[in-house]
Amino acid sequence: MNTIADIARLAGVAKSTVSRYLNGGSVSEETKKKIEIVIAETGYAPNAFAQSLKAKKTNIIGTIIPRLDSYATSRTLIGIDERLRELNFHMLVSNTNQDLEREIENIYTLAKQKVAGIILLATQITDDHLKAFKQINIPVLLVGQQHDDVYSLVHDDETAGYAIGKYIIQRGHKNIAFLGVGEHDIAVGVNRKKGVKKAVADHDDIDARFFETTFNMSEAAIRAQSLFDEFSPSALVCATDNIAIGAVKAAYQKNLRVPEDVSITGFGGYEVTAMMHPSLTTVQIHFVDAGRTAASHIVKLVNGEDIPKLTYSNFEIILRESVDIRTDHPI
Amino acid sequence: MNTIADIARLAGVAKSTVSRYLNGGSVSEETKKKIEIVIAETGYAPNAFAQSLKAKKTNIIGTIIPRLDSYATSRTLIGIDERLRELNFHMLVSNTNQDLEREIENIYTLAKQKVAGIILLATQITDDHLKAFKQINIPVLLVGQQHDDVYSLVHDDETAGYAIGKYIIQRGHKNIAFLGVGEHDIAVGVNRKKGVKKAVADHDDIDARFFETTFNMSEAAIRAQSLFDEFSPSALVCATDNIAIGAVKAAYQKNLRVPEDVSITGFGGYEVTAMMHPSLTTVQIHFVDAGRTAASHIVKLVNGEDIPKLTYSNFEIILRESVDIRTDHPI
DNA sequence: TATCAATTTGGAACCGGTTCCTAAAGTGCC
DNA sequence: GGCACTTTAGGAACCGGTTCCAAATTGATA
Repeated sequence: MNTIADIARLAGVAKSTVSRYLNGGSVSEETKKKIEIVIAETGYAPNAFAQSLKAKKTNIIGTIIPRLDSYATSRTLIGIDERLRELNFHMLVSNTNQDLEREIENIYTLAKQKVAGIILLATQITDDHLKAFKQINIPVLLVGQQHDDVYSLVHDDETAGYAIGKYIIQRGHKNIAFLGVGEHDIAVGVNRKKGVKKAVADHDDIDARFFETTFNMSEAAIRAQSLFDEFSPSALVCATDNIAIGAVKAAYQKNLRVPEDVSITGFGGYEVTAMMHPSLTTVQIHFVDAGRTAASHIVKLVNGEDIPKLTYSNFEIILRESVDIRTDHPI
Repeated sequence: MNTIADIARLAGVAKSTVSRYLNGGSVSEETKKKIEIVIAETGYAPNAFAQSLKAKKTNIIGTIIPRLDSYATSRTLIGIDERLRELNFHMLVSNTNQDLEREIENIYTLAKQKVAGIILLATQITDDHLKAFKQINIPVLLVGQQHDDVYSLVHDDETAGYAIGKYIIQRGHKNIAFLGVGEHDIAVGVNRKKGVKKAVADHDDIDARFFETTFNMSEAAIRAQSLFDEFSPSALVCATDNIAIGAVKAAYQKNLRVPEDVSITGFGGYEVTAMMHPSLTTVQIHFVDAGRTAASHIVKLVNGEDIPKLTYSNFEIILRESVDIRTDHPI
C-alpha cells in the first residue's frame, strides 16, 4: 500500500498539495492532472486512521444492541444502516447478548474507537449508563427506551398497548389475559402492559389478568399452557409476536381453537405472523422507519444540529384472523 | 480527553515509559505505581487511531452480509461476534442489501478502514470479488460459498439436500416437488437442489419436479399455490424454512392438510419452525457454531497461522410433524 | 572498589495524513 | 512596466501513539 508521500513523489509535488487535491483545496488544473494520473495508476486510498487521528473523529456510528436474533433488532438495524449509508457514515454493531455490564463496557470501547456517535437499542437505563454517557462526551441516542437526560426515540408502547387493549374490548371480550415480560424492560415489560391496563380501566366489566414470561418462544409456550390452566381468557394479548407464536402453539396443544375459543394478539408485526395459521392480529411497529430516523438523528447530533429530545415512532394495528368477535356481548 | 503526553507529564516520566507500562515493557515497580495512579485518576484511554496508525492494523474484523433480516445471518453473526469477543476482536457489520456492487464496494471500504480481516457471507463469487480480494491484501474468509482461491467455510448444502431427499423417499413419497431459489445463489439455489436431485436419482420410481421462487415468504406462498395447481406432490421439499412457511400457508389456503395430504420440509432450523402447527421437519444448520468457527479461522489467518482451505459446517435433520409416511408404498 | 552486564529511562524518529504559514507565480489595472 | 492582489505550491509542525537507540542507574561479580 502506498502513502500520500509516495503519490507526491511520483507526481513530483509536495504531499500537502496531494492532500489539498484530495480535500478540495486550490490546485491548478495542470497539477490536478498529474496527481489524478498517479492516483489512478497506484489505486491509492488514504489511510483512514491517519485521517481520523488528526480529525479526532470518524464517520462510524456505533450501534449497541441487546441481541441479534430478534426481528425488531434486525429491522431497526436495516433502517439505521440504510440511512447511514445515504449520509456517508458506517455502522459498527456491538452485540451485548442482553448483558448489562457488557453494554456499559461497549459504550466505553466504542468511545475509545472514536466513533462519531452511539445508537443504543436499550432495554433499561441505569446510573452506570448515565455516567458512561457523561464521560465519553460523544452524542448518544437511545432507541426503545426513554430518559430525560438523553436523546431518545421510543416506540410509543403505551399508546400502542392502549390501542390493542381497546380493540380487544371493542370486540366484546370480557376475560382478557395479558402475557408480558418482566418489568426490567421498560418498553416491553412496563409500558405495553400499562397501556393495556389503561384500556381495561376505561371499562368496569372486564376481568383482566396479567402474566409474565420471557422473550423466548418456547418458554412463552410453556407459560401460556399453565396460564390456560389457571384462567380461561377469551382473549390473550401478548407483549411480543414471539410470545404470541408460543401462545398459539400452546392453544393448539390444549385443543383450544384460535380464534373461536381464544383470540390471540401479538406485538411487533414480524413477517411470519402473516403466514401463520391463523394469521396473527398484531401491533405493527415500523422498525425500519424508526431505524432510519435514529440514523438521521444521530448524524444531526454529530454535526452539532439540534433535534427533539424525545421522538415517537409510528405503529398500526394489523387486523388478521386470530381475533374473534364475541357476539354474546354487544360490541 | 487526555493523551499519553499528559499522563507522562503528570507522572513525571517520559511518554515512552508510559507506553512501555501500557504494553508490558520493562518498568520499575516504583514507576509503575506512579503511572497507575495518574491513569486511574484521569481515566485515560489510549487513542485507538494513533495505535493503529503505527501498528498498521486494527483488531476489527469486517463482516459483509447480504441481508440483516434473515435468521441464518443473525445466527451466524451471533457466533462470529461471540467468538471474536473471546479473541479480543471487534465485529464491524456491513449490510449490502443483496446488492452485488455494494458488496464489492464494501470490500474496498473495509480495507480502507484497515480491518484486520474480512468475513464475507457470500451468495456468489464473481471475478470482481477475486480482483478485490487480491488487491486489498487482507485475509478473507467466505462463509456459505466456496471458491478454490479463497478460504471458505460452507454449510454442506449438497449433502444436506441429499439427506433430506433420501429421508423423504424413505418415507414412501413418490411424487416430490422441490421449491428452491434461482441458481445465482450457489449454496441455496444450486447445491441444495443438486443434493435432492442426487437422492432422487438413486431411485427409478420417483416423479420429482423442481420449482423456483425467492427468499421471500409471501412470494413463496404464492408460488407454492400455483405449484399445487400444476402438480400434486405428496411431499414438498423447500430450500429454506421461510419458503416452507409460505408453502404451509399455501397448503392451508388450498385446503390441503399438512402432513396428511402433503408433507412439507424446510431448511435452516429457524426457531419458529418448532412452534408452527404442524411443527416443521427441517434440516438444521448450526449457524452459531459456523459463525464461531468462521471467527476463529479469520483470526488465525490474521495471525498468519494456517487453516484448511475449505471447512464444512454441521447439519442435522430435525424430525417433527410436517412429514407423513405414505403407507400405500413400502418403506 | 572497579568492572561488566542487566535493567530502567528518556529522547528522537516515525506512522500517514492535515493544516498553517510563507514564498513564488500568475493576473489585472493604471 | 510596475504595483497590488489572488492563486498555487512547498515546508514544517502537528495529531497521539510506538519503537529504537543510547544513556543512566542498578546489581552482581571478581
